[in-house]
Amino acid sequence: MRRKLTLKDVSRESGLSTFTVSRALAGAEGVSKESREAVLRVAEEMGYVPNLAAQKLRGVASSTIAVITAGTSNAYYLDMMNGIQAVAQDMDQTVVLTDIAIGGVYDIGRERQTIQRLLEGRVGGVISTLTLLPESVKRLEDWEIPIVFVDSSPPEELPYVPSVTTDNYNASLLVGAHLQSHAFQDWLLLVYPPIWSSRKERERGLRDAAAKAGATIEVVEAGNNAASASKALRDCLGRRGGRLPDILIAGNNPILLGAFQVARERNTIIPDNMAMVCFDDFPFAPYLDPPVTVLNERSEEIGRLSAHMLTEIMSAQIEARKAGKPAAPIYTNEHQLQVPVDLVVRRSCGCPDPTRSRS
Amino acid sequence: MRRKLTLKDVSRESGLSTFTVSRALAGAEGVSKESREAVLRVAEEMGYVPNLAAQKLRGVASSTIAVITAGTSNAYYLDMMNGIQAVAQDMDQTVVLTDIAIGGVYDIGRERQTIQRLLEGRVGGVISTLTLLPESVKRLEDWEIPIVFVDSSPPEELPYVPSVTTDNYNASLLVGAHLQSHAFQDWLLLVYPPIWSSRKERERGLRDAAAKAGATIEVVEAGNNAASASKALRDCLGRRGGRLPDILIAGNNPILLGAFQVARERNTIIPDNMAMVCFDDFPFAPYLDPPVTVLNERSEEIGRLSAHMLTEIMSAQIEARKAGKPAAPIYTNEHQLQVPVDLVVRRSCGCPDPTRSRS
DNA sequence: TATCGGCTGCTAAACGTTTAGGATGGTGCA
DNA sequence: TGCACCATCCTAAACGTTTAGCAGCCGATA
Repeated sequence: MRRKLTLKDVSRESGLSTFTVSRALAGAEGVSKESREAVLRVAEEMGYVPNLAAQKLRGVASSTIAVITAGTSNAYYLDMMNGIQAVAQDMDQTVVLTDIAIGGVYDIGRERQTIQRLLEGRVGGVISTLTLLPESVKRLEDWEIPIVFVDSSPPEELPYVPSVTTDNYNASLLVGAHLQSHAFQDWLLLVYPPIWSSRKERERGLRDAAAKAGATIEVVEAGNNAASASKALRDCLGRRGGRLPDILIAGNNPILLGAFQVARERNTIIPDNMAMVCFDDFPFAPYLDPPVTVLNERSEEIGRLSAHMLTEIMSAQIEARKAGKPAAPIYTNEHQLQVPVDLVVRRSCGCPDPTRSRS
Repeated sequence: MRRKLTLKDVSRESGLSTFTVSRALAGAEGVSKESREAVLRVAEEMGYVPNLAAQKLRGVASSTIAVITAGTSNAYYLDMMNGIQAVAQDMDQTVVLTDIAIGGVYDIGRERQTIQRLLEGRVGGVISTLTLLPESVKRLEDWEIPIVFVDSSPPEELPYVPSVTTDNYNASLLVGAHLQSHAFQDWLLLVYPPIWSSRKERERGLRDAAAKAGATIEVVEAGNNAASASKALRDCLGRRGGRLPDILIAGNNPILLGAFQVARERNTIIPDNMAMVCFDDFPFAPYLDPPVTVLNERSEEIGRLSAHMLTEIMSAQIEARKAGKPAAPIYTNEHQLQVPVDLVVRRSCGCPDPTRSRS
């Protein structure tokens, strides 16, 4: 391997001081055009690659943002990540991906450990896809590292912390109204645990909607994955003596999958024997049997918005630091974003499919 | 913010030298039990957090591995990432995720830039989901950074570079044989570009299989996403005067989606008017209309295997470095892994669905 | 000519770790 | 007692950058 080159090597080779080389490479001022060009040429020729660790140590602002997830195999994360990546690229930020689940289930020890890791790495900012412990958020605050929650809310004790969420309450009201129009009386919500805080709003909205519709609603909690969902549903139907609800509302995608599994086992015909709707649209939803009615959460947009918000906070912070100001991240109430949701009606709720004439 | 604490602070507070503190925190020897405990206690009390940048600068082995993707919204990446994450966690490695696509399509400039970034960050190892430029791989070699390709092969010029792939050629033979049993004569392969090198083996296998079956096969290339796939298919059917093939083979998931879109537009009934099979299983495949026959690539396993392989190479490297040996990564022929694939027969190929009696 | 200001570029210190090389004191042994 | 040896711990020098502080030079001005 050719020896690793340092600034000093470029300095020696170009006959200019490390100061000049550093400024030239950084594109900063205080260097004449000729010197700059000379430096760039020499650096290029020698194959010099700067050392980020040294820069960081010296106090250059961190350019990595961490995304915290908890291991669900939910397709909508893909879109969200795409959104985040897209703006991270534009902003010249590196994305580190962390998973605070062990074997697919959230683990509190893993959360602590992960936060510790991120502090050690002095990340520039954090995006979390689920509500974290207050303790975790406070540690980040201590270190002046901004965080934004995406598709989840901050811990209740710290309501001022930024978040980008879908308007889950109104979304639920929206489904609720639609279910009312079908005159369903017996609703069943099959849903993931409340660490993913969207759960709470979704449940609340549906309960209110059910009350308004004069319907009953049963809420069944499962783990955030298909296997757990199908088990929970099987148990629930067992308790009900096999009586199907009029409508099954799946809290998200993996849970819908679990429900489909159970439906197939029992040869349940959807929507004739039991209708279904689901939170979060996904690419294959229109092609399922039957096509499923869905609340379309704009996950890519949410991802983009959150990354955008985060990088803005980070930039403001860097400006402040330059000006010698205190550099804690500044959160305003513009940092609480809600994006609306639309109901995409397909056949699983009992409506005729608008996009296809059934053979 | 409470002032940032350094080793020196812990040293002062505990009355022990930085040497001792460092060794104690690292769990290394040369420190008495009492000193160690004292150090740990004080560090804990003060809320000391080590600075990774400083460690790295000093030459501590990097503990981050980078995953390179090119922005496709393909659900199977999720599982692969889960596999990678799982072993990364075990090995105490941080995962950084990079996307060398711009707006969803591969970009060569972005590839170069990304490699540069990774070098600057002195990552410990790289996993790539697509074939990179020889130039990129060579740069990593220069810097003694190991790389393993997953679900893709190394550039042809560098065949010794590790990879974990599915046995795509035999997989294609497998589908081919099944298609032959259906006596399909007119095959159409709709497929993504060859940067994702699995494309080549898949195509080769199918061509061989078609020849053997005495069938004709047309290969249509699309971009690696649904929109592009449906456009390509529409164009192709146009060229064919609307004549459908007996069987459409979708190169992967997003492409299958594109095909479904076209089928719906034209009211094509699958498998009656045209049969379909697809590479890569996905959770909802059994519940589509019709359930789709699929080659089940074990993406989670592939992810795990690749991460495992990479971390092993990295460990060997660290050992070597400790022993004062040259520390270039060592690649053997055990680092070329192929995992088998199974054919999951459902209804879209024209078979009766084994798991469901059609109403 | 003397003075001044504006560029440009230098030297050297600092960032927070790890570790080579050495000092210290205690123990075992002859 | 004197000596060798060991475990423990210390001092100080790196690692590769950035940047405060200063110095030299040039041309403009009085």
